[in-house]
Amino acid sequence: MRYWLVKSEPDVFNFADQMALGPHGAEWHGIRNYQARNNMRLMAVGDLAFFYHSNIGKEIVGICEVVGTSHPDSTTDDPRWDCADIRGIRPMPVPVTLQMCKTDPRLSGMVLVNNTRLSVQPVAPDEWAVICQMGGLRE
DNA sequence: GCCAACGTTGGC
DNA sequence: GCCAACGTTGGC
Repeated sequence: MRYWLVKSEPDVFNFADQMALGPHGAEWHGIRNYQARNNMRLMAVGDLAFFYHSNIGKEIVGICEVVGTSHPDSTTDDPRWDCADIRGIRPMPVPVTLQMCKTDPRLSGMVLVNNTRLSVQPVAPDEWAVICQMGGLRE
């Protein structure tokens, strides 16, 4: 069981859009970066992921669950690109901002803080717990 | 809108 | 295989 963080620009696809897809979710398509793709290939059903709004908001706004493992990206014929399937689970009671993550010394090693450009990234279990707490969730 | 930090492409 | 040029992401 792993933890992840996925980024989306909320004016293109936000967490409400993700929740609106329902319990079966949808593929997390459009990823054209090897590192991000490799992370998606590691996703297992039942893994959890934070949903992060990049550019606008710059905050973790919800929690998702992996419901399907890696398969070819339906939005391209290029065989290099795969994606996993994801559904929305619940919004964060309190969005956790990038600023909060940068400020908290317990999160100083987070990929979100140190590698701004990676759009699908792993989250360490202790980081997951800290952010859930900050976001008003008991986890 | 700018630009830093990366990633990718393609010539050699 | 190196590296310059270019493209993209995403914070500010």
